[in-house]
Amino acid sequence: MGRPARIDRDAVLGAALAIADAEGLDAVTMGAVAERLEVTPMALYRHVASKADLLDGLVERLLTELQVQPQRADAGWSEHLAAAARATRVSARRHPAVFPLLLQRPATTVSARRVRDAIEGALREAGVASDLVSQTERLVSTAILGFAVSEVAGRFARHSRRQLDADFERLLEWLGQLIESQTLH
Amino acid sequence: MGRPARIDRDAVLGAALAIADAEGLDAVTMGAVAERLEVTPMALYRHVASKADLLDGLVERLLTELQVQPQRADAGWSEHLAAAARATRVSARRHPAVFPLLLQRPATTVSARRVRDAIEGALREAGVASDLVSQTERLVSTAILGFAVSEVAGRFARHSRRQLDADFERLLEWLGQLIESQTLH
DNA sequence: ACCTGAACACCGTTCAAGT
DNA sequence: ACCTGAACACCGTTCAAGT
Repeated sequence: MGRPARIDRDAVLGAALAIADAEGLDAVTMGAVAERLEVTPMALYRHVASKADLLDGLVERLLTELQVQPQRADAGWSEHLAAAARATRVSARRHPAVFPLLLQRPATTVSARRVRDAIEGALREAGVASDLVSQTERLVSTAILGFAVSEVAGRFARHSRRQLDADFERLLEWLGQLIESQTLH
Repeated sequence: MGRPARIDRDAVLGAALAIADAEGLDAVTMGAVAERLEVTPMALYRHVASKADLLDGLVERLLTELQVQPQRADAGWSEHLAAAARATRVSARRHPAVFPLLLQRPATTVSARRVRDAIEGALREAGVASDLVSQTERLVSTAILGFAVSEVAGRFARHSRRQLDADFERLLEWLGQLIESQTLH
C-alpha cells in the first residue's frame, strides 16, 4: 500500500477532453483515454465512477474553463453581457464535441452558478426588475447556448464563418434591445 | 428470389423511434430494433446503411411528423409563428431522445424546408425586409429550438412544467416584439 | 492504495450461405 | 431479393489478484 498514484481524476478528464476535441465524442472510449495515460482501461475506474460520470466531469471542466471576466467597472451592463456571451461561444468552438452536453444538465454546479450570476448581474445592472431576472436569464442563456450549440454541432454547417459572426452580433443586439424593453425605461 | 420483404425502411425507423421514445437513445441498438421487428440485427442493413443512417432517418421522421399548420387566412403572422413554435415544442416533448439531434444537421431536407418556409412566411407577412428574412429566421428558430432542446434534454429539469410554460410564452412574446421592431413600423 | 489480467455481456458490422 | 449464422474487432464494467 501507499503506492504512488500515476493518474488522478484531473488527468483522466484532461486526456478525455483532449481526445474529444481532436477526434469527437465517439472517440472518447475508456480504452482510448487509458492509452493516452499509458494505463489500462480498468485503472480509470478508481478515479471515475463510470463513463457517464466521466462525461459529466467533462461538462464541468468546460464550465470551469469558461472565462467570464470579473465585471469591469468601466464597462456597462451590455458590454458585460456581450463579454459573457462571447466567452461562451469561444468555449463552444474550442470544445465542439463536449459543449452540446451543456443542454443536458441543470446548471447546478459551482462553476455553472458563476456563469449564471454574471448574466444575472448584468441584468440587474441594466435595471431589470428583481422578479423578472431569473426568467430573463434563462431565456437569454437559452438563446446564446442554442446558437453556440447549433454552430458547433453542425446545424449551421452550410453557413460561412462570416455569416455566423454577423448572426451572433445581431443576436447580441436583439438581447440588448429586449433587456432594455424590460426595464422601467 | 422474389422473396417477400418482411420489413422495410419505414418499419425499421418506426421501431427505432418507439424504442427511443420509451427508453432513450442508448436503448436504440441494432439488436433491440431487430428484436422488436422479430428479425435478426443483420437484416436491418438491407434497409439502413448504418446506425448513423438510422439516426439520420429518425431526425427526418421527426421533421415529417411535425405539424406545421397550413397558414390559415383568418389568423395573423404572430399566430402563425406561435403555432409553428408550439408545434415544434410538442414534437420535442413527444420525442425527447431524438429531438436534440435536430441541432446537429443543417435543415436541408424537404420537410425541414417546409418548417423553415412556414416561419419565413410569417416573417414576410409581418413585414420584415426581404434581405433580413433568412437571418431573422435562423435566430428565431435557434431560440425556439434552444428552448425545446433544453427542456427535453434535461437542462430545465429543476423547473416545473408551469414555469416552463410561462417561460415559453414569454419567449414567444419576445420574438413577436423583435420581429415588429424589424419592420418598417 | 493503486493498477492489472482475465472474464462477461454486449455492441456495430462483414460476408458467405441459405431460401 | 431478402434474411440468417458465424465471425470480427470493439465496447463498458466486474472482481479477484498482484505490488
